Amino acid sequence: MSKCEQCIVREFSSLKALNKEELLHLSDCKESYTIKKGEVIFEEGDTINGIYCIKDGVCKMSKLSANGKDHIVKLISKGELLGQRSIISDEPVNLSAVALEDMEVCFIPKSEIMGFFDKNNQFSMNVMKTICGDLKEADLHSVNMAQKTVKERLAETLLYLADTFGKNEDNSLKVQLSREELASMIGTATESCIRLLSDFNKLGLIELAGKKITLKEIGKLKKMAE
Amino acid sequence: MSKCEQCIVREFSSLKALNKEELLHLSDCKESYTIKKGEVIFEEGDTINGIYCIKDGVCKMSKLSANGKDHIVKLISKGELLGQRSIISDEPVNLSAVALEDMEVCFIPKSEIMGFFDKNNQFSMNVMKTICGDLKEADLHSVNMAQKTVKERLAETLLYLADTFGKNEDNSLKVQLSREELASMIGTATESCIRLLSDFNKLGLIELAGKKITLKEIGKLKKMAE
DNA sequence: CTTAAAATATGACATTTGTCATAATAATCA
DNA sequence: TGATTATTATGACAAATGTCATATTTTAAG
Repeated sequence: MSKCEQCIVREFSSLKALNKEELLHLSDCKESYTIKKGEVIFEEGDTINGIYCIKDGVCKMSKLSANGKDHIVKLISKGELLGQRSIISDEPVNLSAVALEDMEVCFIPKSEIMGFFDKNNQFSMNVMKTICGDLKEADLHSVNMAQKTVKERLAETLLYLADTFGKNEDNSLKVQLSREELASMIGTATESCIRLLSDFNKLGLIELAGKKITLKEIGKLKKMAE
Repeated sequence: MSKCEQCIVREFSSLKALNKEELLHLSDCKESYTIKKGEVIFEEGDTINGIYCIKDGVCKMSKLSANGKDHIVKLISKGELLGQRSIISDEPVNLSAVALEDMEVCFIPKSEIMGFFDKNNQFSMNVMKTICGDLKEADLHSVNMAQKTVKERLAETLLYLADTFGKNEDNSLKVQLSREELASMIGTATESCIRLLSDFNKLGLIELAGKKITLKEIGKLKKMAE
């Protein structure tokens, strides 16, 4: 079993507040998992008994809407914690988590987390700050959904993907989303998404090669996203 | 100066975790304000040095979008705290707060709040739970914005207003929003909102009398909101 | 009470977006 | 490899929504 004390990823999350003793204890009670692309970590409505620390890989957090369509609310990657809201609220999770690529995660039992909340004030503050950041993001997100056009949202999302998850050596976006997934992120029909990508391609803003998307005109895309 | 110990509103917020001593101290350092309808409590980007406890009245929390339109993200009323996110993140507020009716609020300085975080674990947990609830709401909200039609969002919003803020003796909605404000809540053009209200009226789902809106067919509205 | 200004309402039309059909391409598996 | 399936792409059209113009009503100001 790997040691949390030596895990670099820890430094990027609220867990950075833990001291040596706490980390040793954590190493003993956490469990490591490998999750294959496409596998479900948990589903909307599930009761989870701890949180997941993402060591590697990206997953999508989605919610089923009333019309039966899946909507991707956000993407989560290396260094982030999954399921905090559910544990704190003591409620089932409200979003599903599905791996977009092969992942490495550690599961930390709820009891352990609650112990940290009790004894480590800095940890609590870190978690609070993270959730506050999420809330700010979420509010901004709903304003964008409500006020921006599909085209603007697509441009914005492409830029977000490049900024947050980076690019391959050939400059194409690292996270590979299907057109359907991309559409479900920006909140539109798959066909509309495909059509707009084609338009962007024809305008020279992006380059399409199979599933690969390369941003060519960042400046113009930024202008387009307003 | 009124005493926090005797303030009923306190019981509905995270402040319910405070003990007698803390409440006495709070009474001494808080400030009470009256805010008239239409007045601004704070504006997006402002740095606030504490949080507001809403004793009475309702305010709208809005955000200016890139196209210059104001989008109302949520309404806040009696018993809720305003500005927690900003204080915890140590950032300017990301939403503006404007009174929809005459309000009574108390301002609690940041230093006082930080002290509670330090010494009162239950208070911290309460705040965390509240913010987690807000986050869940916000995620649901953006899915609705992305996936539901304007008609569905209008029906949903009317039901929300009735449920959350209640009705007058004549059964009309208690919070009075202008058509423009209602449109900015559901994320549509004012004319579209007016048109749909007219449609609902003609269908007998609601009744319009000036600014007053009365819900007549709750069941049908629920079905419409999906 | 009268007048000016603001809010609400409605029509006409343009634009955006969704839906269904179908073709082309890519991925998967026997 | 060839066949099968899933994904991506595009056209044609319908439906939803936004925009602009203009009434009509309500509210506020003098």
